[in-house]
Amino acid sequence: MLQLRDLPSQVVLEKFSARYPEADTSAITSFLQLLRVASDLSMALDACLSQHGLLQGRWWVLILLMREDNHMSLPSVLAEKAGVSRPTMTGLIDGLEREQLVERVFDKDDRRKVSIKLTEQGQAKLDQVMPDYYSRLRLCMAAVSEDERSLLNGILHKLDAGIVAFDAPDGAGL
Amino acid sequence: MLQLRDLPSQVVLEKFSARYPEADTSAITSFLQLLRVASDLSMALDACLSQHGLLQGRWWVLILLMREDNHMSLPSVLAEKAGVSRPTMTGLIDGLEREQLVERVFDKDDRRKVSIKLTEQGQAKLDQVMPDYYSRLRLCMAAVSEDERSLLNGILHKLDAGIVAFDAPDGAGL
DNA sequence: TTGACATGATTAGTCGGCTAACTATAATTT
DNA sequence: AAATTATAGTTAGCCGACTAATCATGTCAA
Repeated sequence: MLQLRDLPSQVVLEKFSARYPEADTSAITSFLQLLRVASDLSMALDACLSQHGLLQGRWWVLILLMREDNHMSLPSVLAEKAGVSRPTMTGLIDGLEREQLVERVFDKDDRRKVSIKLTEQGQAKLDQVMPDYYSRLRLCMAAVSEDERSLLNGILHKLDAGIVAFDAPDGAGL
Repeated sequence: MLQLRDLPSQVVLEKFSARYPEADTSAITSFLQLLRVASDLSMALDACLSQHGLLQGRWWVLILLMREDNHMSLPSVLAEKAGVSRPTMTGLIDGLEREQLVERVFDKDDRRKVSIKLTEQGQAKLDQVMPDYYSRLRLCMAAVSEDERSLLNGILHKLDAGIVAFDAPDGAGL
């Protein structure tokens, strides 16, 4: 994602908004800072996971499986929930199966389907990773109060709703 | 980046925090929502830029050049400011030069150096893209008040400061 | 029942990012 | 002055994501 190190200074913002009157400087600042902090958080998460030999994609698969009562799901469902394409999910499952963290269980009734099952070792891996991840996240967020978290969620929700406007400005038929 | 579609439900959060007492459910919720909204925004930005035949990386290079008074900079400086590796910057410049949006200017004094210069066509491209981008962003952020933007910036700043804790929990010598 | 379509997973091939290694040039040290 | 080290940019090769196409299987309708 975006990992622009060099956010625009006040001088730069003025220079650009002089040339482009559409510019909303406080919107630009918040937008860029949001993307940058999110990118930094994502990289910190990567660093944490890599200490356990995991990447985000594979980690999410393990978590999604653990969420299920029977610790099983289908590749297509996992792809949907993880927000990756189905071929990508095939690759993630290949890697996890190689490390014996999940296993493929072939469906007797519909031979097109393959259930993915979290193994004992997969659960053990999560039991290593999750406490570490949760501890770090707790520390990282410690300075943000509960009120601020609620406020943040509300703002993020508004932004989320605003994305449709980003995709299609003024509702133009683009 | 993270584009998890399926954020944890209340039930899932309780299930996980029962097994992992380190979990701070409100921290988890805010963290995941932040990453997801940022990812969605980044994809919306990609969609906007692609309508102008650009990708984020190349677009940033054009912007960074426009920020300079003489519309010039060095590949290594651009890489630093854009937050990509130098080989990646070489590739970005290759592409932009192919489309004649920038040009390489070889340094007479230090023959190792190559200045990258925004061309007229590069400026023209920005003059197409930036008003569109700024208009969309303005709409997207319209529902977020100035006060909320300030608040958001403050929270993001705290989060940014907290990332060091994510990298090295309790200051352990990891 | 069989031909057309739908569905689930995978393979093939592309793309943009990265690290490590390389070339050329400059600066520094002895 | 020569040898060493540092710096700037690039090349080579890898990795994880994607799309498009493929294979196998199941479903539905004529």
